[in-house]
Amino acid sequence: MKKPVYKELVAASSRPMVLSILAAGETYGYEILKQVKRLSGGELEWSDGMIYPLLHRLERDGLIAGRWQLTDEGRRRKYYRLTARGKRRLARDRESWRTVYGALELSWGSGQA
Amino acid sequence: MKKPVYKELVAASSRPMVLSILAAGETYGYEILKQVKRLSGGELEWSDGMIYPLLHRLERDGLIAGRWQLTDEGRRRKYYRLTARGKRRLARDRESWRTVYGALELSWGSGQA
DNA sequence: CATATATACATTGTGGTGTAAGGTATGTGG
DNA sequence: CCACATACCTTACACCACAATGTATATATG
Repeated sequence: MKKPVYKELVAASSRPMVLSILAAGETYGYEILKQVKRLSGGELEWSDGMIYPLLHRLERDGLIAGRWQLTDEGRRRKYYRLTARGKRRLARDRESWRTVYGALELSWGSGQA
Repeated sequence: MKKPVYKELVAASSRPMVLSILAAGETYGYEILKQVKRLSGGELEWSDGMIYPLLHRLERDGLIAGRWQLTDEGRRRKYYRLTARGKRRLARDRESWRTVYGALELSWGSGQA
């Protein structure tokens, strides 16, 4: 079993990850957890203790908007969609990530080629 | 003036950045601040309020080792070098970054090509 | 029928970390 | 003189993932 990704990196990636998943279409918390796992080839496994507070913060900040929905089986789900503000934030986050990852790759290269 | 990189991303990148800079050779806190700025093309500007506690933590955890040195001008500096443990941690951090950045790029791609 | 597992949401307590702000001290240039 | 760069450090504050715990329903298993 591989060592899990350290939590500061999870914290840094959580918002852009959720925003870009929602950019592909409406979905809900539990499904996002599984989608993150798929996107990372099983290496990233977010806890449900972080996804729901995160979704609440993103909604509070107006980056996403949620609506409750009942499934045929009688289960309740809260579906979220990306807002216009969320799209702008996602674009900024991508820029930040490119900047930082670019600087890291530069420093890695000089370290041992 | 561009918006600064959000702090969770700074937090996630600080350790691997410092470790890989030290992988290139011994250096000290104030110089690391300027090196980070150079590596990012001026976009990343770390505060000195985060670099010194960070260096202390890394030293406490045995990832780096420091020694005091006096310059010719009479200024004191604390030079740090990477330890064997620090090298291993750096390798792990790089793996984590590749995993997370790879997942982000995947989600960005599916979002809007 | 009882139990376990998956689905689907949520909250609380704890520890770690950047930021803003402030502090100490020396050398250099106007 | 005064401002700035150099070079280190600390404290108060807010934020956030994680572990643990809780609620509830549907499905599969023995």
